[in-house]
Amino acid sequence: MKIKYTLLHKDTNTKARYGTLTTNYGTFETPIFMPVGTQATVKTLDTDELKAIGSAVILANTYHLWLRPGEDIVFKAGGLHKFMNYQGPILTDCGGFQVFSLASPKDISEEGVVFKSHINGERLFLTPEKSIEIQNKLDSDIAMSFDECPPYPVTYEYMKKSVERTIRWAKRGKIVFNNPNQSLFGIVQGGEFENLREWSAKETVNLDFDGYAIGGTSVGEDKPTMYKMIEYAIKYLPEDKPRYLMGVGEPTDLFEGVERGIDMFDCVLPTRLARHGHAFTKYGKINLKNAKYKDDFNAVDKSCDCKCCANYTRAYIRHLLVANETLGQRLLSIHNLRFLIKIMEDIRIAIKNDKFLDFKKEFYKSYKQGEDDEKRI
RNA sequence: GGAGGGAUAGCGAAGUGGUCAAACGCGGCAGACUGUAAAUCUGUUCCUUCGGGUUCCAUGGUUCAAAUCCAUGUCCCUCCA
Repeated sequence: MKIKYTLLHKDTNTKARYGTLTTNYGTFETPIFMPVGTQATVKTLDTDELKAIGSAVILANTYHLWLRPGEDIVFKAGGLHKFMNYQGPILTDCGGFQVFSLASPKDISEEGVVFKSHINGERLFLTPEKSIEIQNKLDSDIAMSFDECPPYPVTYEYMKKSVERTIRWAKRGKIVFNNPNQSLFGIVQGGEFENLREWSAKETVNLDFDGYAIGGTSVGEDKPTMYKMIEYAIKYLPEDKPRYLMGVGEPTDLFEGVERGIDMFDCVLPTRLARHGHAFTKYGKINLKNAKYKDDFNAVDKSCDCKCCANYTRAYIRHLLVANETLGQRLLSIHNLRFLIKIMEDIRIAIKNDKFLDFKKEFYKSYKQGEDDEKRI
């Protein structure tokens, strides 16, 4: 069965929207934040813990699972859900971001992309067809069309060629796509160039996908530019299909995205920051490894309902992190993910009540990006 | 009692006449991180009013110049009695 998106309410003051997305593995509400589990695991959490923090849909990655353990193993296991014991919706990224992070321009051709395996240096060739075939076998609920995620900045000429090629790749991928249980999203590129975003959006929509993603954001551009990238593209996306902003983001980015009409987000930040000792709090991001927390016996965030904040102190988490104990990373990963998931829960309630802007204002009032102000807690 | 070896920054450890305020590792203190090559990476770590000042167990000596050579002392380690 294909996914089904239902638009239930539009915010009266902004482009924010509330809806539901039904998949073979259940229905979830949007806008939503999706934890990233690249290698078929949201790092350090098991599936029970994901359920406990309210995670409704997660990501996995085509490129990583292709290399290890190999899509055939996952297929043999009965698909990704069975393989990783996750009975909820899964979206697989296509490997396009690895074009950004692992390949150089000379590795990219019309046919596909040459990768040097990050595991053993082996020469690998990923094509749009191959990416889709792998995802069909992984049997995720939502597959992503293979794209190029260009770096930032890049010349207009380069971006134009890249965007046009990504459209051709999208067509090729659609032709081989053959898993009836799976839906397929197209990806809009175009960098910061308004007309390329427009062209890319229109061309992608013409191909008729089950949902549309905006890619090529959060690759080094500043915030206003990122928000413009969304605006340039989103006005050409159909209302009756979900819109997914790839790789975003920080708490404030979620608000800015929702305000512009985004339904789905994913980001490695909550889990990566957690492993590096940083925590989101109501008052901003804090670095728990800082010496000032060594005798701070408060919860990481008093207003948070996760098990980390309910049961442990900043001093204890700091001790675990400094002693390089994995429990510290686990508890903080749970907290940071819960923090973003809770924001989205509250955002959904706010949209339904036409109070999105009020809630945004309230959140921004206390949340200072990158600032620690624990005295206010 | 005899014979060797050693003492270097918070810790471990290089350095054995000038290029040494002294490699490197750890620890400490910060910073970065947005579709995860990421439990990673970067900076910093004697004092300083940024001109400089004071260091390599201690004291004395050799030398233009000493962490480095010599003498004595203190402490530590190994082996033999």
